[in-house]
Amino acid sequence: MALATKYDPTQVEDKWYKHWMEQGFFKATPNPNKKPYTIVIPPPNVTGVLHMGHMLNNTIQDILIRKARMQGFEACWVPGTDHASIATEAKVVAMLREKGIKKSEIGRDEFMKYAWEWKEKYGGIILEQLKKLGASCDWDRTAFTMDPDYYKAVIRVFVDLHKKGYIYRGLRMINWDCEAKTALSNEEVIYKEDGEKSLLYSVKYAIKGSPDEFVVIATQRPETIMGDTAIAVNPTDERYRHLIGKHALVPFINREIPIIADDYVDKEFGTGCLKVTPAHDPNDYEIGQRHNLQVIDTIDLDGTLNEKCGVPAYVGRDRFVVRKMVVKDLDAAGILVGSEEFVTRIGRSERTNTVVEPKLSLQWFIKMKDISARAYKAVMDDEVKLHPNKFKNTYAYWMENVRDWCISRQLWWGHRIPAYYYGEGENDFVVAETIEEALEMARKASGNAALKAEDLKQDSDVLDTWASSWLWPTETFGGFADESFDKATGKIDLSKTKDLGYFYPTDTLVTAPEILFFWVARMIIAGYEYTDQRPFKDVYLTGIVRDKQRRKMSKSLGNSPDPLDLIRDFGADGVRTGMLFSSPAGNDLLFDEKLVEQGRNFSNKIWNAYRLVSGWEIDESLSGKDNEMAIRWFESRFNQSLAELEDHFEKFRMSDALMTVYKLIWDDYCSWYLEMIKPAYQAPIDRATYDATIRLFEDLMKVLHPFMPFLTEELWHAMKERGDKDCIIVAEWPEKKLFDAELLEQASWAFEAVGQCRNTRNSKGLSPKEAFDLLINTGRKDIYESFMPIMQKLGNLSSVTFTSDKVDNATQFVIKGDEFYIPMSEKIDVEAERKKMEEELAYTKGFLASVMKKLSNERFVAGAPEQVVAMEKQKMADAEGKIKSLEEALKGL
RNA sequence: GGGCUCAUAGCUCAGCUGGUUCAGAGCACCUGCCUUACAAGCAGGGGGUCCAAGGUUCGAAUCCUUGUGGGCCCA
Repeated sequence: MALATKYDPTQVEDKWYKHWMEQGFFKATPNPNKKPYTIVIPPPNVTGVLHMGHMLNNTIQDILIRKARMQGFEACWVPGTDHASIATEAKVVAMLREKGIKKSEIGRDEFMKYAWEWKEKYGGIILEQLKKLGASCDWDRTAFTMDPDYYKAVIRVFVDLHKKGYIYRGLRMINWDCEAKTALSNEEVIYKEDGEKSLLYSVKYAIKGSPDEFVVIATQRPETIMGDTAIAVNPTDERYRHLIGKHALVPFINREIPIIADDYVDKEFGTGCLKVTPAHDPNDYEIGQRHNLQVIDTIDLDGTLNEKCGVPAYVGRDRFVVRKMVVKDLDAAGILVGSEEFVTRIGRSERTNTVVEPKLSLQWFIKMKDISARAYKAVMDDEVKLHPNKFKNTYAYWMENVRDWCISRQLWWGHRIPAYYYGEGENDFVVAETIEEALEMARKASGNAALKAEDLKQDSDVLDTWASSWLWPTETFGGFADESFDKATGKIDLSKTKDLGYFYPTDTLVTAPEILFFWVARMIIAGYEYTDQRPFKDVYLTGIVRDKQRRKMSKSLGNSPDPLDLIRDFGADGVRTGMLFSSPAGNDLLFDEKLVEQGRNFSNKIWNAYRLVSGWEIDESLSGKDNEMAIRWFESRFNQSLAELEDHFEKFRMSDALMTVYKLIWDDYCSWYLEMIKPAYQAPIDRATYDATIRLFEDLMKVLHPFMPFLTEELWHAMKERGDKDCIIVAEWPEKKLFDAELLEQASWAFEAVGQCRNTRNSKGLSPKEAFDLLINTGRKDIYESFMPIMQKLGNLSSVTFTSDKVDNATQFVIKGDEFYIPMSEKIDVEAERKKMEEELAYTKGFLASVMKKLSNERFVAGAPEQVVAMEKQKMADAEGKIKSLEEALKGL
């Protein structure tokens, strides 16, 4: 035999990927004769390298797109990357630091040059890696969120939303990174799982007008004392009720602050007295809003205290240095009551690990309530379907409590906010796509016609990355280009863009649940805002890939295998199937190398099945009559499985879909079908059977192709001489046909009998080589007749015949009401046989009793549907038949 | 603290609007086989109080309530 006994993916994968690319099979262009099927990739970060999450995610997308392609859709999978503002800027800053260059020294333009260089060098790595996985993206469409057109689109949308009144600039409490000197979104703040140890200080504040009276507050941030503008107690707290309405004095500076009542205060925590510092704590800020408190911002952007703190010794010093000083000074003043250790949640910047400083800051926001109304409704009405469905609730909750979205970031890498300031006032700005437009607007707004472009200062901040990626399904098809976007109405005209009109709305989005809000929800919002249509029909949310201890796989933990190593060791097909074996929708995947091993073994199994078939000689003179039943059976089985497969796909049960194909190939085709038709060693096969076997094999390869593209392409070409264009990737998906349920039922009985024969052989320690006779006592001969040759072959039986009598000196078993005998040359162990049968009899009697109980219950017979009652009656009849047979057999022993 | 969600074999999970084959699949495990496509394999087998307690129903793994224990999201 010419073929190696083991499948070697390294010989195959690059070859076929290259071939597919050369033939342009991945390309999609609007084709009026075909329906489109579109997926836009969740753009990975340019900073990223391929990790297991991408593998799962992109495998699923590739499966969907390949299946659609074979089904005759114009299948379009748009790839691309996302500029990842913060992550990339951090990488570039780090790279520059290594070169001894400081970001602040080189200025914005110079920095951007380095950043682009970095992007060109590393930004495409992940896409190259996806090719190893077999991803059949239309690479000509590769997009990047900072491509010139895309950049323009993002700016255009900002201007449009500002015009529509959705974007505003406002003072808000944000998370501030004192080291990177930027605002952080909530997602960029991380908290250690078990909190962090900190000290809780108790401090005495004097009460105004009663020299001997004090109120003791508890704080973990004594350095913010100088920013206090109130002391709050719980209104139900008897201990402090008498103080409400009085004033306390801030230590060191003796500023008067009111003592107020607010429900927020937890009576149990600390002393039950809360100092309120609206400038430096989000909760305090809200209390401040409620009570109209003054806001005194005592900490600067770099984390040092400023002169507003009122204590010269503290000015210009870092917040943590000042904390120590304050504690010392409080102690010296005799007003430090004590300190105790406690565990608290401290937020740190994901990038710099500095403790996040809550700060009030002027930022840009999008008003979310109105703009998201349709997106909310769309998911509730299943116009956009989430899979699994349980995420609908989560989505609803988020949408109902949606908050305004802070979209500005104090960074350089990204889309620079198109706001131009012409004066010193907070509102002296205009928003425009270009500086020319801005100038014109500024002249009008300021009434100063002499204003020059140089007088305008563009906002130095950039936009949150999600504020660009939320346009992904529209802008990757050119939705915001001049010809398709109508500035007057703020809408995209789908008919004006060939690609968008054809491919949009897209079909399926595959992504991780963790970005359901950051990205998916926002895409839906933008989709409806600009096209009045959903951006996609179905959203498939994958699980998170974890290790066996359920820890999320991550580079920092070092618990993630390198996907490329896995591909090298197990083959891309093996890895793809391995990922999917244990990946029910929306549930986490506990990755184990065993899984990809199973995938590799499956590749090998198929390879060897092909080796068997490919080795057969055809003898044209042979009749294939004996194998007709086998072929008919498998065809039925195939169509039954195909129906099941389509059902799984429809419900996005990818793991089950794979398992259906897996069992169809391994169990039904290899273990049953091939064994049925396999000629004796080195004996030839007839033409009809051979052709049918190849045809069935081809169909199997087709339904397997989306899961295992490389192996199936290789075998497709091995089976027959085919032209360059005749590839399985573009072969026609098998048509769903009816199947013969009765035939399958008959087969299952025959298989059961075969299994019993093998079991008998096994339990009696007989060699599989030793053939024996089988006699069947049945009233329904027709059920077995057509499968008797198959039973004989697979059960290694010397003969299969019917009998109407007991057979002496034989071991026996019962299926339904039919008795089977295997005569034995050696003595039968009567006691063992009896025991076996008595056990079965007892079980069957018990079963019958439970059925009878139901049937004798009048309310059951009256209340249950007719069908159910009929089934119970059938069960009763079957059980009675079996009991009768068993009893008779026992008598005969 | 609020919301969502889950609990079924040693592990990971199916089990659809309660009712055939209701207790399943894959992996793992055990036994026997290097049988001529495949030991990355073949044949066979064992294994579960469906988290607990109540309730609804002729009938509950499935629906309801409570409890326990996980997970996720938001604060």
